[in-house]
Amino acid sequence: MPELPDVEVFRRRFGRTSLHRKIEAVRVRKKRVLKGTSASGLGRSLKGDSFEKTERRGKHMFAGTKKGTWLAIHFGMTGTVAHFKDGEEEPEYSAVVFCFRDGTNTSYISKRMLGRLRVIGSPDDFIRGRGLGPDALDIGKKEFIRSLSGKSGRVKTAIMDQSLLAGVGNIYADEILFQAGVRPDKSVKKMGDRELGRIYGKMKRVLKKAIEKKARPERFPKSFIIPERGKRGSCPRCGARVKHIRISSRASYFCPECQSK
DNA sequence: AGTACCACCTGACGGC
DNA sequence: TGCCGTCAGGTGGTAC
Repeated sequence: MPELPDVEVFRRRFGRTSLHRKIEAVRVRKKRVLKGTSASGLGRSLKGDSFEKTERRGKHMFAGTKKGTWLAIHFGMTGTVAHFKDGEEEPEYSAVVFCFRDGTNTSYISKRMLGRLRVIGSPDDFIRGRGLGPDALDIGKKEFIRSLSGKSGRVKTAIMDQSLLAGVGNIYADEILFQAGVRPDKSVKKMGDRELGRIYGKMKRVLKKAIEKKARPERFPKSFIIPERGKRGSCPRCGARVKHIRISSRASYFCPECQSK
C-alpha cells in the first residue's frame, strides 16, 4: 500500500491519535522491524516521553518527541498505523505498539515485515543520509524537469527513483502516466520539457486527489485507472483492455490506446 | 556512474 | 477441499 498518499494518511492519523500523550510502554512484537535499536533501547528512548509532532518525506514518516527523540517509520509494502483502546483487541500483525497513559494505543503494523522503524537524530539528517530527493508534493516544476531530463531509462523507473523525488511508487506511477497519456516504458531521453511538465502537473493532481480520498481506490474518481489494475480491467477513458507489462520486474498497467505517446 | 534485477518476508489468490 | 506456484503498492545490495 504505502506510497506518498498512504503515508500521508497514516501521518495524519498518527497526528490525530498519538500526540501529546504520555508513552507508558512500548511493546515490540516483531524485533525484525527495528533497525539500529533494540526493543529495550526503543523503550528506554521513549518511555515517559510523548510524541509532539509528525513530518513526512516521500514514503517516510517521522515522529518527534518532547525530549527531542525522532522516530523514522517506513512501511514497506504492507505497513499501516492503527489506534485502539485498552481492552480492545490488538490489531493483527502489530509490529510495535505504543501504549499511552490515557488508555489508548497506537500500532505500527507490518504484515510482511518489510518496513522499518528506527531512532534517528533528525529528519533532515536521515533524509540527507539516505539521499532522498524532494517530496513529490513539494518539488517545483523546474526542478522536476531538471532532475529528470536526460535520464537514461524508462520514465516510470525515473519517477519512482526516490533520490530524484520522494514518494511515487509503483501504482501511483502508473496512475500519473495514465493521466498524462504517456507509456510507462517510454524512454525519458525522448521526452521534452513540455511532456515532462505535463507529467509533473498530473503527478500533483493525482497525489492530492488520492490523499483527499484517504488513499482508498474505491473512492477514487471514475477517471482513475488504479482500480482497474489486476485482472482484465478496462480503460476508464476509452474502454480498451488495460495492458499488463513488467518494468524492472514490477507490474505495470496502462492503456495501449490512450498512452501511445 | 547509472540501471536493472534479486533477495528480503509473509499472506492471498487462482488453478489444478 | 487442499496443495502449490505465483504474485504483491517497499527498498538495499549487487551485478552488469
